[in-house]
Amino acid sequence: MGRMQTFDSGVVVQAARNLFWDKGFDGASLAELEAATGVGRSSLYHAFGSKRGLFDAAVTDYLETVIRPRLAGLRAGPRDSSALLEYFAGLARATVTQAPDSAQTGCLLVNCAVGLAAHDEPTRAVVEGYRIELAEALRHALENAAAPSPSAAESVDERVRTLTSLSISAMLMARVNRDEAIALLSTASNQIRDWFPDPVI
Amino acid sequence: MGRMQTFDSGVVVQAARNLFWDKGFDGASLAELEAATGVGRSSLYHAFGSKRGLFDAAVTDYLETVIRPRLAGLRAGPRDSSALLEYFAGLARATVTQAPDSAQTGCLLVNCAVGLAAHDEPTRAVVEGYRIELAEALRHALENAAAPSPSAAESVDERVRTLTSLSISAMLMARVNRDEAIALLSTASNQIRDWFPDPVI
DNA sequence: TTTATAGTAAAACGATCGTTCTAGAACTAG
DNA sequence: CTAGTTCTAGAACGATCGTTTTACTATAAA
Repeated sequence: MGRMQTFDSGVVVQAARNLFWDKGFDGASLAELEAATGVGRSSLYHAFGSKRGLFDAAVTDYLETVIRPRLAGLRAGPRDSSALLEYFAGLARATVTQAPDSAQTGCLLVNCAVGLAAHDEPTRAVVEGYRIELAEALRHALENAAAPSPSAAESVDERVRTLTSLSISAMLMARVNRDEAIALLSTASNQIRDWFPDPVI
Repeated sequence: MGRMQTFDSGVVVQAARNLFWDKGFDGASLAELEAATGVGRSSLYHAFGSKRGLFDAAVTDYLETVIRPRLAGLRAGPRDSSALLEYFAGLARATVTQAPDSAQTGCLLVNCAVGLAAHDEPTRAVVEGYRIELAEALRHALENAAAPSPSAAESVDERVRTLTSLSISAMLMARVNRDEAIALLSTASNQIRDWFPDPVI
């Protein structure tokens, strides 16, 4: 073989992800990525091929490290509305905890990937996949929380869309008006409590 | 005086706005702006000072030309839910009408201004102003449509946030999954019909 | 130890960015 | 007609971008 890598790919990807999260794909320059990761561009290119390759690795890490742990609670919770309430409470906690000038506010995909989605099909597919994953997890949790026959007035589809919408727009608002983002998340919680007035405590 | 301008500032701003709408601020280059407007960069700089100056003019035009005409219907409608229904129907019509590869999809502010909002306070203020304007128009229309005593189960605030959220996330989804964007808008309409089952036809 | 291979450092690359400079053309007020 | 001002065309500018090249270092297998 040859010389061994002197850096841990995992921590480098994580540092790059945090910079992309903050500045977006175009906004994060190679010089900044070198500074943020502590790794020279030669090594970055050797390991990831291109800036885009590093970005893709960062997005993959974001999905696995940030998104899916949150959705896991929706997929495997008790048979009541607590998983839904906990999901939105968790998002609100994360939003509150972030310093107002924190680098990682909102959602990486909402912040920057959406901007690329219009002219870059692979990125569009990633964002769409994220939406599907979120919607399916919410649907599962909703069906788990509902009485066997859902109220006829509103279908599960509609409820999924309402919660997906509140979740995504809260992430979008996190960088514009944090208090309003938190209010959106609490609106979701109130809506859930209104649909399922009998949560198991 | 001196030589007269050979172009109409209004149509130039409109052409620039359409390019920013499509490509975002960073994504639209001076060369592309020259091509889209048919005006040389000397003239653009003379008239608008900088790329950012042209962008600001484009955003102002967008608010006045695209956004406010839509909100006007919410502010002055009959005393029922028809203004709300028409607002979301109008958004859905616009979303359906746009060719899938149209340059002007979704909302200019959601598409690109949000990306700048994190690190540029004036842009953040513009986006926040838009949110406030939208929320207040929806609130006015909701109070116009409601029976004098709103149902205690859900406050007007919550309904405003739900509709704002559906409206914004539909604009965001327009570039990712057009069908889903339309579904979000129809969910808003269904919600309105559920709140106010007795619309005047 | 030798040899082949892989990783790192730093400079250099061409391209493109937004901006400015220079020169001249078009207009109005006097 | 002249003087003064404004607008425009186009080249040029320095900076920065992502990427590649060159030279060197460090390791693993032979």
